[in-house]
Amino acid sequence: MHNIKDIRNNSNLFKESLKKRFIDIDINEILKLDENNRKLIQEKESLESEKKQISKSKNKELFKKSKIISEKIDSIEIKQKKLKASLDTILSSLPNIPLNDVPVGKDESSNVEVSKSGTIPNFNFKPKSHFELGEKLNMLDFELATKTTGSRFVFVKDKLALLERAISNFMIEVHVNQNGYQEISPPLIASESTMYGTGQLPKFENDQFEIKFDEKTDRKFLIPTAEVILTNMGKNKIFHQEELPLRLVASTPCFRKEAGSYGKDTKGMIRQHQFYKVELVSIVEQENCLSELDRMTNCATKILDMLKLPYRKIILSSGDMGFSAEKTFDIEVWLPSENKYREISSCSSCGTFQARRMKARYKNKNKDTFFVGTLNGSGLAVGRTLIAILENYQESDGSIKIPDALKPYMNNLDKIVKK
RNA sequence: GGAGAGAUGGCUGAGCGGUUGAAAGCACCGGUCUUGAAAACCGGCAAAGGGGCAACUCUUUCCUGGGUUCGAAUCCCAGUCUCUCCGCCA
Repeated sequence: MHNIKDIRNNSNLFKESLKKRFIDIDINEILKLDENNRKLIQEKESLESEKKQISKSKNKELFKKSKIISEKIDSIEIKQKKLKASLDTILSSLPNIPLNDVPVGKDESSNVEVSKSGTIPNFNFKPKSHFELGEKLNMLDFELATKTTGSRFVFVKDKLALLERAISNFMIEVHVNQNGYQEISPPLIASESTMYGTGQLPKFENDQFEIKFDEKTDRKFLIPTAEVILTNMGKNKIFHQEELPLRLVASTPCFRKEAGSYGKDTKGMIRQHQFYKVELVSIVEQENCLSELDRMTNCATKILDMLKLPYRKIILSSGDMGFSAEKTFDIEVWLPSENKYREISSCSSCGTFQARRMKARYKNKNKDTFFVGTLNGSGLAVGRTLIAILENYQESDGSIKIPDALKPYMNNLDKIVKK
């Protein structure tokens, strides 16, 4: 959520900045709503002040007048609330503004490669796709999932299920023991206001799985990423400065409708309605967002280094970034079957954008309150890591070597072979 | 599913129609004392929004939404959430 005061003071800059996101706003409409809103507030407050005086005076002669004032206040308040609501509706669906070093561009074609790491494997045979490998091993079963559930789901079986669990455990261990994150096992369902806090609502409702709960309670949603629930741990909270930075890690299933990606990655488990992801979240003092973003990105790439998977780091263009982000690094892992890099992690700084929505703040020593900065990143997507291992560690007979780093998590198994 | 109890500032917790934005304690900040620290003592310390260059000032907020009243944290109604006990259950 943007600060209306900032918009008021720098309306042109605000309008121009949003153009980087290819959004053209009617700034005059916003300013007009804001102005009228404040006018009504002033009217209301002066009446309230008058009413308060009367009530304090306990002068019976004036009581009648007070009653009339109350009616006026009510009618102004109705107008004012309506106005404020339409202003909020507009503001809450505007994305965060990209930082200055973010490349401007409409989509992923404008993303810029920052660095490359690892060696791309050289096969003396034609490398197979992860789904070929998995199906040949009888350890990935897409048809079975179609039968029980529907498309874009998968059964992972036997040693691949073990591998999936090992990946998750390995990543968490590294983030907890080496990177200073605190492990969390959170709820996988979030309330409407929680979804609003991180920016999934109101604009992206179509991407979310809503749960049919008790009619009476708040709307509930399956989390599309642990970012939602971890970041919202700071919702409506005022942190002590010493509590920051707060670094959290969770391995959770994520649920996404993937509306609008029909026909994209239909084969295999690249794009599923349900997948595991190890998520990193940092809550920091605002001025530390950028250093924390670098730190977080390094925590993610460290996993790939340890797994000896080749990857590259890119900075997302303004048009490709998520709604709440001000700057995003994607990490892409090499997939031999596609002969290209594919996203395996996305690390974003959201500045105070989410904090404003959530009302997540901290107090410094002078008792000043500030909004916190929030960051999130995958460390890493477990399903896609599984894919990357299958493809990069495959052998000509279709068996899969186990990366050294994972062996301790797999009873020292060193190869997955067909039974 | 049945029966109760509750929701107040960063935290704990009083208040149950008017000088209560809210006692007290903790935490935190400043000061006195001390070589330094601790202890003790003194003082300060909510958030959001509006107006003002500023000093400052006004309004709102005691779970949420309605109602009663000149006036509500306090009374009434509805809702949400939390806790305890019983039942059921991973």
